[in-house]
Amino acid sequence: MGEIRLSSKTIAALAGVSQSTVSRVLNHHPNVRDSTRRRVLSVIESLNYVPNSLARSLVTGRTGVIGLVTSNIVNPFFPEFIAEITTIADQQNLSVILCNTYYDPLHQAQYVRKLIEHRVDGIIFTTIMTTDTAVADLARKAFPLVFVNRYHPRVRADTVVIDNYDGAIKAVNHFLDLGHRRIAYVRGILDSTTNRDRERGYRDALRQAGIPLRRRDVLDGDFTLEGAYRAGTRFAQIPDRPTAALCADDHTAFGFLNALSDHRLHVPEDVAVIGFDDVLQASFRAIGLTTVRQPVHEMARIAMDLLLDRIGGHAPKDSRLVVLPAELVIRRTCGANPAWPQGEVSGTEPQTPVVRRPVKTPLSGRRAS
Amino acid sequence: MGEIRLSSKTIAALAGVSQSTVSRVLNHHPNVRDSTRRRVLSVIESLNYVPNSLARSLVTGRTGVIGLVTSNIVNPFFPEFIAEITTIADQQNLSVILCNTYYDPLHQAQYVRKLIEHRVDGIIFTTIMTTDTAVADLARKAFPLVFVNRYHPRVRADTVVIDNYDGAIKAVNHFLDLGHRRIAYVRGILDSTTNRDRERGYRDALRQAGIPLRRRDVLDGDFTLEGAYRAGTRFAQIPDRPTAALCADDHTAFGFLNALSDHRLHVPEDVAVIGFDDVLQASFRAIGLTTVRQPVHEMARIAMDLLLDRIGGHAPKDSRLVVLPAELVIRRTCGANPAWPQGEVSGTEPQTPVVRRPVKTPLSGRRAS
DNA sequence: ATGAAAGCGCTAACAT
DNA sequence: ATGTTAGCGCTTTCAT
Repeated sequence: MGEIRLSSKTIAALAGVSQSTVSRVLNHHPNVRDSTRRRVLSVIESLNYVPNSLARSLVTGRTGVIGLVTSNIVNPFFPEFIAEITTIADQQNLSVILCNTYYDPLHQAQYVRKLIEHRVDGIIFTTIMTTDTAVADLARKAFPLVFVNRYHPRVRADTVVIDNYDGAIKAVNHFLDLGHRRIAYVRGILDSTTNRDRERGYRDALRQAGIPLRRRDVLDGDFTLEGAYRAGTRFAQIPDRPTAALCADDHTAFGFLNALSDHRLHVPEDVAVIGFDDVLQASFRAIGLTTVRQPVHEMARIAMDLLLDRIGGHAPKDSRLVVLPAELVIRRTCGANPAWPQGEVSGTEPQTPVVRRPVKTPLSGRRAS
Repeated sequence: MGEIRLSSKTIAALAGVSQSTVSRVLNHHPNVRDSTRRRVLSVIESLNYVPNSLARSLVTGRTGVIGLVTSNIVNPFFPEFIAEITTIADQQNLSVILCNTYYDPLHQAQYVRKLIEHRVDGIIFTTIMTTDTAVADLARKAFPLVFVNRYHPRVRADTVVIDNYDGAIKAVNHFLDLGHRRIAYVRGILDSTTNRDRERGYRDALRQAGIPLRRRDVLDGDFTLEGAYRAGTRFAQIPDRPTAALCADDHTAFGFLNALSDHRLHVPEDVAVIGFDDVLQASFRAIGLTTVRQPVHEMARIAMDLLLDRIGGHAPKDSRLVVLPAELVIRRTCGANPAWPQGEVSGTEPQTPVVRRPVKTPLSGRRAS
């Protein structure tokens, strides 16, 4: 569509009007006679002319593009989040440039730079490596940005997260209620508040229960299937191994479960497992992962609200922090849900529907644009 | 980074040179004295100046942005594909605008229009709704685009797919070898060559085996978990139901498996299941889905090669078609792999590694830019 | 209601 | 090696 080098000038010439009139028609200005508007539009149609948003942005200072920075799109949490973001962006007539950093600070810095080159209107970070200072620079300059899922310990900017600390406490308490006394934790990337808050909750919950923390029970992971698999292998080799394991996220839990399976450990009989996120796959009947839910759709919605507010200049000067409650979704891998059959691939009873009540936030109902 | 309204003009003034010299420094032109280069660079550094790619693109005619059109990013096939595309794009200094159509022709048309407004250098389509004519328009104008995973039946453009027809035949033959005589097919979106070719292979394989095709054994689906779940429910209610089911893709298989589980049908004892794609989750021990593999990474790589060739003008005038062989990966759900335990959640033996031999293509080794 | 002209921030001849 | 100039394709005053 749009022959090469086709500009509003050409349209203007063919319609017998000035370039500014074409611009007015394109931007739905009121002061255009109806007959001229129709004439211009017909020329546009017949030539399949599509205006050049680069030129427009150059003068308006807005591109209609936002950046979305993720760490590992293969982790199913991110696609679910991205799906919601792109849907909202679409409704707001925004385009989304996707940046996948693979947790690499260098990549992240390069991506951020590229986004700025493209003069995006704002950026959503679902991940931040704090060793890269580019993000801090942006925040200092009041560039519109929001943190989701993670935040930056030293950078103040609009943020939406769940109460990860409390989520971990709930998970560990659930294990304790079921009688577990040795509980492992499988870590994610250490330079992430997501992991930090969850790990802290895990430690505090154990402490509160008067259970001594054993070093070997905290296993290194990196939010990848492979890292989690290695953790599972190490776990299986602990002589008097724990009877339960809290994983830094669902993706980690999946890799961990694979390893347990390969080492002839049965779930939940030999080991109970809980994850974080509640991605789609957690509710697959063959998996039935007990997990601390992150309300992705809601988080995405709030994140976009925050960002659009910033972009529109409607936001307060101070940064806003939205913390959603953490909810434990009980399924098969903790052994506490009778609706999920134990030790079988196929279920014998339909899954109990998980109630997902909407959570009210200080932002609900607000909308930029 | 980069104070608001900061341009190369300002840099020039502060460095005591002309704007063109700044431009030369930025573009690594050879004809710049080393002392001036350093002077300019130091001003750039100290002000944290980032050039405006909109202005640059306006004159160069290149944006360094490509469009990536997917149908449903929640289907794990797409993230795996996107991950590879963004990685390569990154290496080539390209940015990626992501468009998720949800199989909606209207959305697709709007997205394409937006991509053109942004003057992207090229577009990769992993999905196409043929009822939308925007894509056909682009192809007619020799706009750089490539089809992956699906192609367009009436539009000629560079394409990379696996031999879906053959893949389906292999899958059905595998069922036949295992003694199955009633084999169902769970469809995807009908307006997709992916589904069409697979369904045709299914029908032809049955015909060749002299097995009559029963209408009720072909179940409607739509490449979503929900659609597949409904298909599974209908399947479970067929009085003398088939003993095997070929699903249009892995995502469909997962939804189908969930339904089977809820209807107390065991896999593979009661029903054998095969999918298409070989996404990460297919190899989860708790799932062990037998499937026809799509070499996503290779497909992404070739697709980018094709697109970069087009963008660079190095491509032949005729469109190129790359068809990769379809490979059946045998796991648990077909009941033919002794390494996968039957009827248990946890495996008792490590999975047999799946050999993934590289496939030679007419394009291997080529590279644009 | 419409046109003329300036300018957004850059690159690319063309000079010197 | 560097500066001058003319656009790229729009929007936006300012006239009329």
